[in-house]
Amino acid sequence: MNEALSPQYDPQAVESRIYALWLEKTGNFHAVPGAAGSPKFSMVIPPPNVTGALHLGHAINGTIQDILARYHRMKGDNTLWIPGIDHAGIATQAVVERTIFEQEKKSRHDLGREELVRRIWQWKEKFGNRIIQQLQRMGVSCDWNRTRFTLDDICARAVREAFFKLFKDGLIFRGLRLVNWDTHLQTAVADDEIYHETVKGRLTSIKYPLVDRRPGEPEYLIVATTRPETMLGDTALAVHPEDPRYQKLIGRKAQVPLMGREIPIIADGLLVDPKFGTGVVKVTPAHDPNDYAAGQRNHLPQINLLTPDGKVNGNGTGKSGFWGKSFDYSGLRFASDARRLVLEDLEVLGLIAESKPYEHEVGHSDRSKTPIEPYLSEQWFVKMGDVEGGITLGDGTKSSGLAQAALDAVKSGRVKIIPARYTQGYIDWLSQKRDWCISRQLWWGHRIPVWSVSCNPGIDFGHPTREEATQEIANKIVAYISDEKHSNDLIFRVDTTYGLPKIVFCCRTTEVAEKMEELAGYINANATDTIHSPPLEKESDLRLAPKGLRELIRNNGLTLAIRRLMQDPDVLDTWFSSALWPLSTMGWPANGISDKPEDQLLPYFYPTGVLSTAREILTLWVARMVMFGLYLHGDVPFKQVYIHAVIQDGQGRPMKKSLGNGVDPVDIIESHGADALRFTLAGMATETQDIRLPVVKDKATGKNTSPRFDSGRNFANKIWNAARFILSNLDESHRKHEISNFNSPIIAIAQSGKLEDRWILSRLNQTVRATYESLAQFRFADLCSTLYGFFWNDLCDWYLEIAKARLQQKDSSVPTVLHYCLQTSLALLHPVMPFITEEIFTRLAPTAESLLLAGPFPEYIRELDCPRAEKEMDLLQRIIRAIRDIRNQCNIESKKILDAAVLVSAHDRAIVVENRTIIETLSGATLREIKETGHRLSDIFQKDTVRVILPCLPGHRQTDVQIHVSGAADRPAQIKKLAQRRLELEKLIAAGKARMANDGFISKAPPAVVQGLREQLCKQESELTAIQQRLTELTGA
RNA sequence: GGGCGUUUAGCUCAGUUGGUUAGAGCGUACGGAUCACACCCGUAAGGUCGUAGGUUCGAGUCCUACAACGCCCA
Repeated sequence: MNEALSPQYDPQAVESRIYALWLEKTGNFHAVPGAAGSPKFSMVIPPPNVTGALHLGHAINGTIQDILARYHRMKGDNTLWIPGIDHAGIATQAVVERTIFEQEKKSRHDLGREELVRRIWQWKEKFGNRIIQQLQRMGVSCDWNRTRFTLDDICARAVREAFFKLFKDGLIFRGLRLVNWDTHLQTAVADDEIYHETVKGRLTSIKYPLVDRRPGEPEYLIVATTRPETMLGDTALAVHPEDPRYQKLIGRKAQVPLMGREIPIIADGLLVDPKFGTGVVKVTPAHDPNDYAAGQRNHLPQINLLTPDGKVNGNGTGKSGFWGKSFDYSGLRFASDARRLVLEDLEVLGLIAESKPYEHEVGHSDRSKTPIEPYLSEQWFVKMGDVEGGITLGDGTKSSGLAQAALDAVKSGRVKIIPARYTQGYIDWLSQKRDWCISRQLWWGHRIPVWSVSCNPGIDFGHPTREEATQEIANKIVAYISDEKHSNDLIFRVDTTYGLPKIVFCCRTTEVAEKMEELAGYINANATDTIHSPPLEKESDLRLAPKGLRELIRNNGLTLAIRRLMQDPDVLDTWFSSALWPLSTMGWPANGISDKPEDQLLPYFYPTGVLSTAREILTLWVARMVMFGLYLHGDVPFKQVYIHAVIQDGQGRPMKKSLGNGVDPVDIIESHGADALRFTLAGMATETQDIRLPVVKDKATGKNTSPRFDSGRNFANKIWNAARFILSNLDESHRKHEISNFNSPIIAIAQSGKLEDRWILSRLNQTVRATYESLAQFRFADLCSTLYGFFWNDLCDWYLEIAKARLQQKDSSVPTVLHYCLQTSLALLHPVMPFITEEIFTRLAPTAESLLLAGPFPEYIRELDCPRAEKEMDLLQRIIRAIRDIRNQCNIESKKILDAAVLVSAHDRAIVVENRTIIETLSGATLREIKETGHRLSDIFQKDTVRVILPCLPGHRQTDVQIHVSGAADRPAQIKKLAQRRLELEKLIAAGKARMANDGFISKAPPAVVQGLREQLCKQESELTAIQQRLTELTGA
């Protein structure tokens, strides 16, 4: 057996073979619904982006989830872990666009929508598969048969259904809002897709002429700005309402230079800081978020100056009233060329009061790295706030609004966030109930399932209003499109917010969407792009329209001017589909991903048990999943949310491509093995929010790595070698035992075996209990250090070393204990280090079919606990260490057998006598004398002796260890050490006495504490006496 | 500006409701080819727990202020 295992663990030789074995034996970790109420555990993976490879954040999260999945599976829970990948709208489109531009010098407009989307799908195929391979190399046990992609048909079905229901319930609306606009990618981007950079700019003070100036008033108001070009869109100047300098000017007017427009001077206490600059600010509601809010408060007009590609539009033209000169900035790049020209023109007009260098923060798009422009545009929103009459959740209960439902779930503890301190952030963010902008001007994503058409119906057929006539047309179109099967799959709203009435249709299914598209084809063949097109009334105009629609129009005597019937060009925010992830992966709105019974996931596996994720998406993703889970399906998507720490480099910086400080998990798997990666990462998973991982460049490979991973690799090697040793000492009959069959012989040993047997079984049993506790509390670092400590220190350093001698004497209980310890350790370690444990288990498995992965998970067995053995063993260890210390201290060669003597209490003497072999074997000494404290040792120990007095720790009696070392005793060193300890003890005793003298302590502290201190003090004093005596011997002799 | 977090050995981190002398791994020093493992074994050194106050019989732990760093939100 021994020959078959190499002395060094080789992960490369094991991992792919073991993973293939698991896939084969478990059907790709396949889980199917069981009987209602049977124990189960489910999770969904936070889907990684298709943009690139996995990083350490994915690795730590994958490790954590796999630990949970494997633990639950071994414990006997029906365990489903659904994997998948996120299409990551803007991130992926930006990466692909950039790649295409670099390689072919083509923009997305050169390619066209269809071609670009095709190219992104190609990218997805390539990188999506790579991500899955990377996850598999980490050893994760996802049900690969159920892998989802946020853009696949099952997810698309959920997206359409969710959108439809929100639309129907009036929770989706369209509005004009100031958004963060990426002028390069020409799309709105979310706040979290923006980073801020300090930019060296200038702060320019501009003079705004005061209109109808009265005597004594200034000619100009001076306003400082970093963005002078936005003045073209100013619609007010604002001052603080309590600023005495400008009290009289509130309500008056000023003129916008260059534009000639007269704008009001308003008072706004929120916008204006009277201490900053001149105390007057310009208000440009269409180009600044703060000004936008001020504009809303003060009902100011919004003048948009920007074209989608970042140039000045037609509003950038004006005529200065004072000078009669016209200015035209349209067509210039807004933040650069227009700014330069505006400044030049102002300079010429003498309207610049001051210009000085100024550093300020400018938002940049994470995707295109270009500056963000606030931009006024039409977007779709989900209404997060409370709505009149409330909303009905999926289980029929009511809530005042979507955000409130998600708030209540966490406040009531229905969803628990771990660590708990993150709960407040979740609550604060949701409490704002800010509407969620869900449209993105992109081509990669779920197309918004809305078609709209503007109508200008004649109202000469009995409809009192144009709006009602529009309703009628809409009804007819719905009637035309909906057949019996899809009668509830198309709804509409008439929107009269802007210009002509607009019918907005929302389609629930692809079938209806296809019919809509077909109808659009007919209509658009006749309609023109302009809203003022002539009414579509002649029979010839309708010749291409389907018969039903022709009938519809003719029979109702409708005439209508119709603009193109168009699907909304925008796609949904990625988080919209992500928010559905726990539902869509299980097949919602159906009960499952297919009609087959084994695919009916939703009723059995929803809600999931735990979601493990990073803190930065607690709001963007987690909150929205909770909201949609409750609203759409009536239950929270998970009961617990575990937030793992962020891995940073050695200097506390985030790992970033641009910094070149990232570590690729696959590199670590190749250099150290997957188990080492997992063990190290899990070992770092404490409750802290950041983890520092010192990064170094591997000289051989040039790749980034970290010495931290060595401990995982070393531990794997330790496990491997301990297993090699144990296996070589087990015969066939032992190896074929089922783990459960151990219990009775093991309990017998625990009750009447030797000290070391009782001790290691007790330690193991404590380890089992600690494992359960750590896992229940998500304390993965604790879990690792407990397992490491037991296996390396207790089992290998002590028990194995003691066992070696007994094995040579053919002691029959030792192999039994060793086997039990190994097998139990392997099972405990399996969730963290699945490959090596499974590999070793193949040599222990009772049948060729058994897998460690399948469990059982070790159970705590009360009968194995033995506190007495733990205490006694501790005494032996302390004596052994003392002898080893003396050997080192005196530089005695390791092979030399020493002559030792111990002086111990009467109680401890029995233990030492009984276990003298252990002490002798592990310390390399012969115990010549074992006597009670106070007795005199024989003459040989009276000179040339090194003596160690063990510190009196709580729970221990005084122990004296003496070694006879002829001629080698280093007297000065001994004296120094003893004197040091004497000083220490004197301080301790003084402090202890001071406390005992304190009445407050005696009366207020718990009696047990007082008693404990008293005993401790007593022992310290006797230790001090022993040391004094020894010092006298040494110095006096 | 508001909120949250971190600060403990050279490094990375534990330290649970305040209680007897604050722990681990790595690194360092010294010794060791011992028949599972040198990715190893043995031993040791190394900490006024960020600073200053306060509460308490008793503070790494609770409170206040300050400092440095990080994250989130405006």
